[in-house]
Amino acid sequence: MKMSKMFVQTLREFPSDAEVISHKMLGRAGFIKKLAPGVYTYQPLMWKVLKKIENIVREEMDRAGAQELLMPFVQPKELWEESGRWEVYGKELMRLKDRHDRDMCLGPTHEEIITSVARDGLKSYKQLPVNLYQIQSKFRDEIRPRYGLLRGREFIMKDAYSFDVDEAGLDKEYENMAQAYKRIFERCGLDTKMVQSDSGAIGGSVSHEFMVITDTDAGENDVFYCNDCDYSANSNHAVSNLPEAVVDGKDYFKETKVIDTPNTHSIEELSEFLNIPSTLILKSLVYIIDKKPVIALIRADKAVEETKLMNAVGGIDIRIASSAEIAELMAKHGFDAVPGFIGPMKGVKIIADNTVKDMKNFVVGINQIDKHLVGANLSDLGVELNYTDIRLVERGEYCPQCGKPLQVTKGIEVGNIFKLGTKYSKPMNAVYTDINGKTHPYVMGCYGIGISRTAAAAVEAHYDEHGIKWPIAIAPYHVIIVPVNIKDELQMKVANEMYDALKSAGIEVVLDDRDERAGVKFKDADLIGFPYRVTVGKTINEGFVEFKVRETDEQEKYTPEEATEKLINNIKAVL
RNA sequence: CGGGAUGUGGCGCAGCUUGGUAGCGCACCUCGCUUGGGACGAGGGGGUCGCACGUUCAAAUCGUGUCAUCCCGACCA
Repeated sequence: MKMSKMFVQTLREFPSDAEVISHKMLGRAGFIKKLAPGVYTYQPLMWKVLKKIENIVREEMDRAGAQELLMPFVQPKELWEESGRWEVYGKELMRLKDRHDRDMCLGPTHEEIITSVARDGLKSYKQLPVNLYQIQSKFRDEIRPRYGLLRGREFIMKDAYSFDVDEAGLDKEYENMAQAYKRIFERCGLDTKMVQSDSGAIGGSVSHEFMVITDTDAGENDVFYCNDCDYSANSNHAVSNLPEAVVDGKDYFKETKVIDTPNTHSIEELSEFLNIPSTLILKSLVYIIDKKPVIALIRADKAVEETKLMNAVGGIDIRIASSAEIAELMAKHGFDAVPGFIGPMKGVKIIADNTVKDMKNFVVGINQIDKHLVGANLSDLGVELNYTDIRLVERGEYCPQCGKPLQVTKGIEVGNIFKLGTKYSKPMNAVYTDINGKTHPYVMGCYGIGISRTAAAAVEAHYDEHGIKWPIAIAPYHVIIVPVNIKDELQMKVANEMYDALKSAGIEVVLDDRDERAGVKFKDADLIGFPYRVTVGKTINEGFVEFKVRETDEQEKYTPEEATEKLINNIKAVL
């Protein structure tokens, strides 16, 4: 490729709307162009990167025994009604109508479609197991797209779905995919951590995410992990052992009684007012889960993990209740409390965290303004409690497996694997016939990789102040040859010879034949992130070219022949 | 959905307070000069100032509305 003809516009400045490194770099270096919020054009350089990631994914998926297909992007409502998700998916599902006024949607994921494809094609146990995958654009109408390709609305995803006769088969395929994923990200030049995670709106029981660990702001997930054993989990799923805490307030409260606690609207104010540790307060939070109020109870020094709470009631949408909603709830049950004085009440769904179980002689709100019950015990609450884990793990807590301190870091989720079980096959009546002629729903798994997000994560992990440092395996080109002065015949002759030699050896090479000053060419080469740069300048008069490694900044002189050979060897070794 | 801000050529911005018919840097075209880390000089092309309505002799500028974009929040009582 000749640089003078390459379709790319590098900018002097970072795009003004970019916040994170990958967005800034990809925008400035001319890889992406925004068309609408969360919707980007992949310019030729970007598309080359994406195709490389796709091909690595393809090779490893095929090697793992999966088969590629391509399903429709626009999907009919009927299938989504079969699974029940047309009602529950929410606004992220981009809905539209065709000219006949039929409801359609843009595919945010393809469980419904693949399940319908499978049930038409997989009738017998003899055909199983099967793993089908596709690489395609997805559309999710995110509340707030941001961070460029890291959280776009339209993005490229590889999604795979496995079909087995039983759980044992699924377990095997799950492990098979986990191994394939490790190879994929390794080949892409990314360090990833496989962490336990919540299975979210996709549903199912067990799931893991593959996280690129990053110290940049772009990591949207908190990952807790243990240095002493193999425990690691997304914060939405992490569990922990707690340090010792005061949970019995007998030294503070001799009797059980209602006392005045004026203006204690927060746990902090209340614990200060009563002069007690917050571990002696039972915190009551009102959430709206799938439009219904739920009261969450937890020891007041700890926070609720909303995903866990949502799962505890089997919901798919959760948010904290507004003041108005709380007022409405109070009125309905004959109370008038405001936040700060809320407590458990009859007639409302209550979920209690495990931390509540051991509390004795504690303080709790009783739905009356400026009053709390002190020296209370669980039997005083007047409601039956079921305990579960809805607590957010925090820094300073201990590993649930080995008891050592947990570490926390930020991570970018680039892949995930789920055990779906029969969540979709059952309601959609997707069954096979076993050896005895009986039918059973398939036992399914699903496995996703964000292709475009992986590319952005690679930038987050590999850059410096001058630009991107693409890992060789996914770099748009391997080498750029920079003749310093294109009017110098010798320089151009050598540059052209190397260019031809590298090209015929299968190396992807760019010749910067623009009539620009050397500085401009160097800046662009760094910004775009070519793994190798060969400069043909004055030193060619002594027979040498300059060879520079983007990743390490190493710089050496070689004859053109040596440089060519070294490039071919280095690059072939990685591919 | 709430709060804040911003819409002026491909990109980054000024002009708006105090209305007079649009400007700067980068990018682009031509010529010259230059060629090892984003040179310089001269000339040139490109914009219904987000959109609509209004005020006015006159609106990028003032008013009303609207659309769009960005940021923060949607957080623990």
